Amino acid sequence: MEENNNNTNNDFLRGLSREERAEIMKCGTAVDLKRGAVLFRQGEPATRTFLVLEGRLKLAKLHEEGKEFLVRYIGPGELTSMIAVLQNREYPVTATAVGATLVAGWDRKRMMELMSEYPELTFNMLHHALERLEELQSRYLELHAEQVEQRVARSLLRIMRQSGRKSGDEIVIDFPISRQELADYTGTTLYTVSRTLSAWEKKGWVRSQSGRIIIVDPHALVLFSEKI
Amino acid sequence: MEENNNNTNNDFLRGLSREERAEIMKCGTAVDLKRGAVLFRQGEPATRTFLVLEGRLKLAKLHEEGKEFLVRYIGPGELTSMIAVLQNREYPVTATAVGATLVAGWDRKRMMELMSEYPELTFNMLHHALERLEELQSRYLELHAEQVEQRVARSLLRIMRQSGRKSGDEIVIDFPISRQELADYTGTTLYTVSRTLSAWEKKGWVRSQSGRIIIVDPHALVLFSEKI
DNA sequence: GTGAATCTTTGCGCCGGCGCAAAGACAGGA
DNA sequence: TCCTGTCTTTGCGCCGGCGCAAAGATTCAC
Repeated sequence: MEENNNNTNNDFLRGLSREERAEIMKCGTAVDLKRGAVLFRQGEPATRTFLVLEGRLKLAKLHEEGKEFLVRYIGPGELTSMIAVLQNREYPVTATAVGATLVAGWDRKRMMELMSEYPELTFNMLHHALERLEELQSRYLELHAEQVEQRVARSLLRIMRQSGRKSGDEIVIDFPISRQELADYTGTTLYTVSRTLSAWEKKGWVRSQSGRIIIVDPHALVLFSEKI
Repeated sequence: MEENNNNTNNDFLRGLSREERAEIMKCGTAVDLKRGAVLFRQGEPATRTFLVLEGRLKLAKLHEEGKEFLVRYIGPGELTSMIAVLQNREYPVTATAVGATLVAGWDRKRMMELMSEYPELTFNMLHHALERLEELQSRYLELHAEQVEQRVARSLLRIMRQSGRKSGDEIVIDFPISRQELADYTGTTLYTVSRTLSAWEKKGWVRSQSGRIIIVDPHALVLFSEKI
């Protein structure tokens, strides 16, 4: 199947020697976040770029009056708020710690210096940005072209690939996601997600356990998500 | 109002001297496209990155069986298919010339050399990719949170800002966009777009003329697109 | 200028999925 | 242990907007 959790520290720092990595990390400020803590909020002036070291951040974008779009979950080795480096702008999303999370932050000036000293950094950032762009384009297309249930399946699979952990035959998404969050990720409502997961639970495709979602039959889900 | 057509050659080559620009351009291959010609097709192996010099490209992503997502129109100074540089992948979209269009192309190897010789290039590409990411995130959110008519308004305004030309009090989108294309851009159907534009035409907000859309009252459209 | 091909408009019926409401399940605190 | 707050499930009704169909408008080739 897919590789799980293999973003181990090589996204942003790929291609750099151990010494260079140490040098870069030394310039950063560590930030420790408790479960649910907000690292930055959409609309605040963007001053720092962050790298996740341990744990997981949830990036979400708000719409006027309520609705929310869950952009993605990011884990160790992934960078967020690159926009802060390039121009004086506002954070485009809100970043919340899913569990206890450790991040490193660099301010604009420092990051600019690092980027000109280590061109690999810029390159890695570009690489990452392009991957995300591709993913978002696909999600946009799916949002318009596919039925909700199919999209819920794709969402679960995406999250599973990024943050799944094998446990016997099953795959556990080992942080709690509420129905509401899955709905915000998929672009639907918590009611629809609930109904969908209930149906799949009856079919034996997934299981819920203490707030965590367990994918019992990934293959069935993949087939379902790709059926035309 | 917004600036129109001011992407004049400074997106990708920003921060470089006239000589450096000339040097970079010399390495590229010019490609001349007639109206409707396809520069590259989604799914083909991505070998070259292109810069639009004159005219306009339409970037669209296909879904199995019919549906299409019009990602964006790009004009002079804008780069497409950066993905080709970074990894051996497939083109994620299809690029079609809207009118007669002139582009410059660089292959992977050449572009890599240029990027390490002129770090500004990588930086400019990153900048551009991040802007597009932000825009797409907003569009995704809108697609789920807003009513169709509102989204059609936003689409028209976006295209207007990127490719509008003032003509008296009105703003002309000076290349032909069909109802189908506007629907693909917005994430709806040509029927709905047609109905919506008809209604706005009666209100005197827009006008259609020989395949071109003319925005008569941009302010009304802006208000409508932002109403909660 | 005429005919063919393409694009646009509009009437009409239907349905996916949204969202209220109310009940049920679960977790955490004292 | 019970109580309180939060999350989840499910029944039910409603409606935005999709999509067929057919007519009308416009463009293009020759």
